[in-house]
Amino acid sequence: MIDLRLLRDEPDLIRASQRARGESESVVDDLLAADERRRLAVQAFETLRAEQKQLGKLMPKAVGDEKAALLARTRDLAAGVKVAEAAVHDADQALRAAHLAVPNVVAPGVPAGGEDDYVVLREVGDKPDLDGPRDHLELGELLGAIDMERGAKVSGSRFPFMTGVGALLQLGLFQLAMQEAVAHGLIPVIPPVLVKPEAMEGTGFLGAHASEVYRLEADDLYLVGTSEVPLAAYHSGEIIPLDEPLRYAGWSTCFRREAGSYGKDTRGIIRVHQFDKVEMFSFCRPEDAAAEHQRLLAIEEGMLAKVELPYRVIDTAAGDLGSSAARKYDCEAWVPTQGRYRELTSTSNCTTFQARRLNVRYRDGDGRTRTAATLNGTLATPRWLVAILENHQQPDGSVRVPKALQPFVGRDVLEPLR
RNA sequence: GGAGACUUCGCCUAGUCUGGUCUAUGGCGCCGCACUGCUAAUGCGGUUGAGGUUAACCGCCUCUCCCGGGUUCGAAUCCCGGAGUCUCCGCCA
Repeated sequence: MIDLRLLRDEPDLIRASQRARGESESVVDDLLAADERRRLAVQAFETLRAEQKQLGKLMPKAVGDEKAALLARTRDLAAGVKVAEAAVHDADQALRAAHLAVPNVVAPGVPAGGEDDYVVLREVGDKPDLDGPRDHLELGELLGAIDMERGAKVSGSRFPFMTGVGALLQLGLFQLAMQEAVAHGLIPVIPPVLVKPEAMEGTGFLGAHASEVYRLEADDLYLVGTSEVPLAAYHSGEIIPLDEPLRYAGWSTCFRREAGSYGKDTRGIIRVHQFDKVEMFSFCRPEDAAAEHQRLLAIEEGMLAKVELPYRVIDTAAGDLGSSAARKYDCEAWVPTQGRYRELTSTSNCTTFQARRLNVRYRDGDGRTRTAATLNGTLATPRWLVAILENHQQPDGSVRVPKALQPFVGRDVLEPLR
């Protein structure tokens, strides 16, 4: 949710942000109107309520006719208060709905436009010179690392079994990611992957992403699509110390229905219903958020360097930002058989947007409580295996394990077990 | 799955049976001031959070006793639903 004070003071800023995203400006005016209506309703209710309380104080001492008259008046008042209270309730709901409809304010400097209007910040590393490279699935099957067919038999499409050296490689990658995270001062976390509706809604995933989410009807719980959800909700409703940013690294399984992606990335493990992910998550003061964003990006790039992948960094255009994000950087690794870069990491600065909904605050130097800023960023997913397999493949179908990964994988070359 | 106890303004706690004087008691902690030439001790004052009014402040008002409803002129207190914590029973890969 955006800051209502900012909206009142500078509505044009929000309108400009909506234009940059290519989204409707009318939601801004709807929100302004809803805010105005709510304040009027609140004032009407409070006036009546104050009068009711005044009269209520006289009640215990009143006797006889005086008491009867008082009772008659307060009875009327009570009815009026009830009506006014209901009006406030309705106005609150309307305000909340209008509030949720407005995405975060785009940060200054974000390129305007849609998906293809990103700006490439840099390209790093050398693309491998491969003669007739095999794609990750062919390599995965050759190595006994990925079993899509049996996954489909047991669970359906987009549910791979990771097997043999594939399982070892994934575990090694994740272990490296967690060690890197700890080295950078992040607190490792293994969160629950089933969460209550509040956590899901608080992180904004029941809005545009609702159809992407698995839900357990019998228990009214949701399967998270990223550990961002439990990590963000971790401090919900709390006032936390933020003299230093609070940083976490969550390792969790993620579940996505991939409802809108039929026919997209159907081959291999690029896009699956269930995968593990190491996700970084920071809480910090709003004024530190931009620096924290760079920090998360730097950790991601450090990790990409450790696994020796060629990649580029893009500054995502406004129209391609999630509704919570004010700015987003993606690291995309080179995928030889696709001849293009594919997203491996994504780090978003959500400023106070997410924390306002989740009510995460800190105490400022002057003793006042303020809404925190939140940021998130990817540190490892199975999609990284796609890039690692393809970029480090050898002519014989084996795969070189990057040096930094070797201790965690337990070997320097991937070959079929046995 | 069943039964019971509990949840109060940072922490602990009084109040709930018997609705109004609860503008929620006391202790601890924290902040400020005074005093003692340091520290400590002592005294005084302050200390939940949110919203509205205001250019802002002061002040005033409203809401907030786990959450949501209800009863009532009036709810921390009574009723219903939910969440969480603990205890016991049952079941269990």
